[in-house]
Amino acid sequence: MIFILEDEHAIRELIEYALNTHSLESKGFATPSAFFQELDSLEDDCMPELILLDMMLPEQDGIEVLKILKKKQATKHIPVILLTAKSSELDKVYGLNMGADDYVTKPFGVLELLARINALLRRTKNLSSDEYSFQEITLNPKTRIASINGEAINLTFKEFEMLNLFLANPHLVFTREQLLESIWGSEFQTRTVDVHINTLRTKLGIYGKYIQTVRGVGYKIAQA
Amino acid sequence: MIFILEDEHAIRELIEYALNTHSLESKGFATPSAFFQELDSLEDDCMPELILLDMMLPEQDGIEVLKILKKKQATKHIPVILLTAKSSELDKVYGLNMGADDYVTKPFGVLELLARINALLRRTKNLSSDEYSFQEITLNPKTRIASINGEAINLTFKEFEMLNLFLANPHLVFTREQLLESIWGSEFQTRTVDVHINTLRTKLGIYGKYIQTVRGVGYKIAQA
DNA sequence: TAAAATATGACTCTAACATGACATGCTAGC
DNA sequence: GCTAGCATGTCATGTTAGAGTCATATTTTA
Repeated sequence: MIFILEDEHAIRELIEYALNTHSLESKGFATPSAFFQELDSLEDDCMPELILLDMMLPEQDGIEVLKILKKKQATKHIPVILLTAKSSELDKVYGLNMGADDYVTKPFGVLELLARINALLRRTKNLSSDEYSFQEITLNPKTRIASINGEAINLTFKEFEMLNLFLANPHLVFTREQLLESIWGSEFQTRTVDVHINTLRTKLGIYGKYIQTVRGVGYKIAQA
Repeated sequence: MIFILEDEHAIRELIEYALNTHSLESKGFATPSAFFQELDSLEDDCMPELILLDMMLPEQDGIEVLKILKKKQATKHIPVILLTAKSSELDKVYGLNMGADDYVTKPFGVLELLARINALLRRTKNLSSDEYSFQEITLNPKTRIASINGEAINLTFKEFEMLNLFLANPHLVFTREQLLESIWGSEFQTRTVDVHINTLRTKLGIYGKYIQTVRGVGYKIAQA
């Protein structure tokens, strides 16, 4: 499913038509509010695979929409292609810095757009089938299998998510608050994190040593 | 600049081509000796940003090359991606143990390789983005690692915060009151600062001399 | 309904810290 | 260049706050 946020009716219809005739499901939105309403109502595993985002929107700037998308855990990994007016070269650069994956300048050919979409889908599909690894620990978010030296280990949801976060950001220190926010979502007691860190360490056996306590700050994964 | 150590001519060329067309500068080497010769001739600040290392090499095993890279001060921090044959699971595990950051199994898609390279570059760039340094001292707030000449030193929370403040504002003098306010938060005895300054000096060894007392005022970091 | 996963508070342990006392060093004024 | 007086360095000691751990309560899943 591809989401299209584009206020101009004609262009939106054109894109939808083009995608549908190339067996890509799509859904168009004219306003950021409608767009976010739909996004928020979706389950995590029904999120769109790709978003086409117009930079010139009524209510809200496209950049703003992009910022919000990249901030939310549920949407931050969805690839985004920007649709920019030809003139605003600056928008492009800025948008790509904000975490967009590609851009197409208006007016664009339908074929070019399709090519870009397919290329990006292929790229992200490849990337997301990736495993993370740190030392003898590997983890595959797609299959949700974590293993040590190729030997699979059983992790619960929270343990897996924590390890995932650590492996995706090796050496980076996370505070308890950050961990709570990105894995638990809402506010819990910070002590909860400690307990899960320790069950994770235990399950990692001697490699639990890689999960390091940074006293006064939080935890990170790093060489022992 | 990305260095590629790969003996098979065809693969080396392929990678070089792929990188160059994606605006990544690269340089290929067929043998460890040529590779190291080039590395040794480079200034410290011209080191490659990333190394692609084949595990099956003529002269020397890829593992050996990796060991040497990780032993040398000048090269130990350069991220390494291993190129391994599909079969040799052992190499992979062993290589990751030796400090490689990622691996790609042959035969690999160019897009996958590019994605891995970009992901790793992004990660390392992100980590080092707000790293501070003063002379031979460096400090990274994101990993909370402080090091002297690349050698990590163990700092406690308060010590780290003080060094952070100094490095972020070299030559600037801080009064004890300012240090207390910005690191301790609430009111404490100013004598407390002195003690922490001295534990910090001690941990910095001979480089403790950079933390200078400004009599009647406070402390600063500056050339001895 | 049983079992697994999760959340939480109570308790322990200890590294990190704060502090006072004392030693040492610096400098202004003679 | 001497010395009083103050600023800084250092040490020993008691304290504290942060992290680990366990038992138990609660929620979710099979």
